[in-house]
Amino acid sequence: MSTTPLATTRRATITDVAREAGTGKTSISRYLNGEMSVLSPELRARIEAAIERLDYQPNQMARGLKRGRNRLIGMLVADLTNPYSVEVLQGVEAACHALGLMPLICHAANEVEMERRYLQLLTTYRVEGVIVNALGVREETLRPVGDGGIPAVLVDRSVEGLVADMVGLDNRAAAELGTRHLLDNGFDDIWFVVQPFEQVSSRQLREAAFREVMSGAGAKGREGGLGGKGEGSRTGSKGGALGHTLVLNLAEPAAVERALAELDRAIDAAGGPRGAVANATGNAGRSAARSATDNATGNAIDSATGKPRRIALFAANAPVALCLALHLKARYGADWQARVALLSIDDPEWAELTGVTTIRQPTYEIGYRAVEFLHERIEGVQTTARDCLLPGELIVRASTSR
Amino acid sequence: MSTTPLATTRRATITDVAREAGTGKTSISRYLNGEMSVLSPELRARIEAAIERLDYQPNQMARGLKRGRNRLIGMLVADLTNPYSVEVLQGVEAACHALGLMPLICHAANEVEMERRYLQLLTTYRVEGVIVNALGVREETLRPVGDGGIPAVLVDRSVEGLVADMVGLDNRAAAELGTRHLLDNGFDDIWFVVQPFEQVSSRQLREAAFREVMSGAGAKGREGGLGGKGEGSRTGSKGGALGHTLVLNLAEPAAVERALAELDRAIDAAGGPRGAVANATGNAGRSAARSATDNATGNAIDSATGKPRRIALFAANAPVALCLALHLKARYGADWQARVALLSIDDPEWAELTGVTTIRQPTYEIGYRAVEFLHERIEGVQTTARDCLLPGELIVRASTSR
DNA sequence: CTGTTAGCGCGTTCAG
DNA sequence: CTGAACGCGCTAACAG
Repeated sequence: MSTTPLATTRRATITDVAREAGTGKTSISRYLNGEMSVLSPELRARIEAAIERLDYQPNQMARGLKRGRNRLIGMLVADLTNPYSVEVLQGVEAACHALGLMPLICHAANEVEMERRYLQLLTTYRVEGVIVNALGVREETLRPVGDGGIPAVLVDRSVEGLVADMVGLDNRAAAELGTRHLLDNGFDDIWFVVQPFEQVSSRQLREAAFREVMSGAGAKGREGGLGGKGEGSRTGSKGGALGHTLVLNLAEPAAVERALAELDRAIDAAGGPRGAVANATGNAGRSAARSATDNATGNAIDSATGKPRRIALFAANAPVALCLALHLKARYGADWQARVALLSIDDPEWAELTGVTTIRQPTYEIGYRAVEFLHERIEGVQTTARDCLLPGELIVRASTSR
Repeated sequence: MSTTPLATTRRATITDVAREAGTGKTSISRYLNGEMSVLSPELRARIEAAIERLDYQPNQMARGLKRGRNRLIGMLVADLTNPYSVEVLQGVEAACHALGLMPLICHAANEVEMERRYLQLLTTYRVEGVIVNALGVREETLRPVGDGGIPAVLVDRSVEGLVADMVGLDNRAAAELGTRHLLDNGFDDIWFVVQPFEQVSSRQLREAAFREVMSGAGAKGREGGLGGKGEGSRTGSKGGALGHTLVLNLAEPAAVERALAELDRAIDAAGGPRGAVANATGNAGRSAARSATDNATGNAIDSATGKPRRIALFAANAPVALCLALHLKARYGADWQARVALLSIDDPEWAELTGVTTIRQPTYEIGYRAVEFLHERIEGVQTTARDCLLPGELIVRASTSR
């Protein structure tokens, strides 16, 4: 098209302002940096006027080039689709605002390649620090960050081989809280559903804590379920209560289907509705599954009491919970919650709507603290890597109570 | 990993590389810019090695400073909490990736002051363009953008007094689609619920289209509802069907409560469950409301047929829909959908879960197109401001069908 | 108090 | 093909 890519109006530079104000660039620079005390009120007024007249705005790029710091920090988010991330972001933004930082938000969209690319981009833009909610990968792609590289703080999960500050949920306590809640409410067949562990520490920790509580003192756990690449379930028990771990690889529809099928068998085996009134609730005609008395898994009936087990699902995070809820609804109809309880870490907006019990993470504070840590790091703090574990809050809803 | 990482994070500069490669900066620069044809293979190899050895990464800031373009564009999002925004973002990112742009995502979090601040920040960082999903404000804060300023393209809504490309949903068609769907399915008492119009064109357009369809040929609309500052409802009718507009100011709890109260009266007045089987569905004991035969509004019974009206809510977007759903569930229990149908523009993740009918926006494409427009603008295209209206897709779910 | 002089890291003539 | 020199917009000494 037009050969002149030049904008209609080239933005004014510091030189323009100096000329307009009839002075040198230095005074302008001083004015911009708030060194008012060293400027005569008269000059100051002229500068002010010139700036106003030219609609001048200092070029942060040039400024950063000279000064060596551009007040930019990178915020690498693994998955913005996860409400957790957006909430953390709010905290990050607030903190940045307070500290005069400008967050560059980068969204890896669950793609390792994106993560790598953005990280590289961030360093070429010479951000002063990075707060990263990493994908489950090796430290490889995070090379430029951390130790020898630019300051970094991890969010939600730590990365193997990378020493850096980390702030996130107290996974251990949260998983215990949830498990105990389910146990206390009489559920004795609990399935912990989680995405592939890979390198994601938070998933590992949550599952480990769950398993630990389930196995209790006299652990008689065993490995079970489908064999093969990472799928399948671990099983343990405590005081007659059964605990299983199910891996749900959301990225692979086929794997999801297989895992859900296993779950279905367990639910069907658990038999009838969980409550007394439940049967009256049939929004009939939808339910695809029969109230099967099929006892294939052998876990449906408590061998001691002879009563049918009460089954509950413990989702390791919101995406998993959503996947489960959608499936259960499709299979058991709108009234699926009468058949199986659902508890989830993370508190998505639809939780209240569907009455699902959750453990809400202190997302805002996580984001805020992360920036504070990073800021200290940027300012030169050299202490050893710190961990900040914040507690989750159990929000009991209809799904798991009565 | 041969050489020791330099002490104080001192990144290698082009000069370092030149020295290391035993050549001048120019050659390095050429290498970086892919002008391989003018470099002897031998020199090229040396440069490559030097870069590798020093882990050199060009400084985009300095580069941009010189070249005048830094490949940065701003993406100003009004509310990341709205899934719509995140989805649009995906499209934006994909397009940026394809075009070699780097999006700086700024989240105004519904605060006008934030919007202003970020816009200013973006210009000081000399972004080459901005794609903005503006808050409902006057063109004032968008001054630096558009006409005389940096290229901009609007998303979802246009801004009064600001001429720029715009890409978004075909609001008119979408609202018609939804309204007709409700009408066709026998709903004859339809409430269009929308956030305050303010300067948000999309809300205005949606409501206008709704009203137009409802008033049909023989329009006998009237203004009604609570008086006062922007609250209240407009009422119109078509072929015996009633159409109301309810403004829901989500930012003000008190206003929300008042508006919802008005809605409740209408729903109560509409009387019993909407379907034949509905009564059998009572997840009883929860429903706070009685199957009131109260006829206060006078609209509950069709004066012609004498039959109770079938009431439906048409939410102008997802946040509104969520607010409505939460309220309805709290008031009428888990089975609220038996009493009132809900249709929403936007297709949040919980829609499928709750069976709410929606009109899904082509969010990804909206984002993608926005960047394409912006890119053209950046490259100097000078055509008059364009509008790109993309169609929405009706997704019928249980809520509104049978 | 104020102007002058160097660069920051890089791209771009323009002569070798 | 290569390198020296200049300047982008701005800040930081260093003199007046």
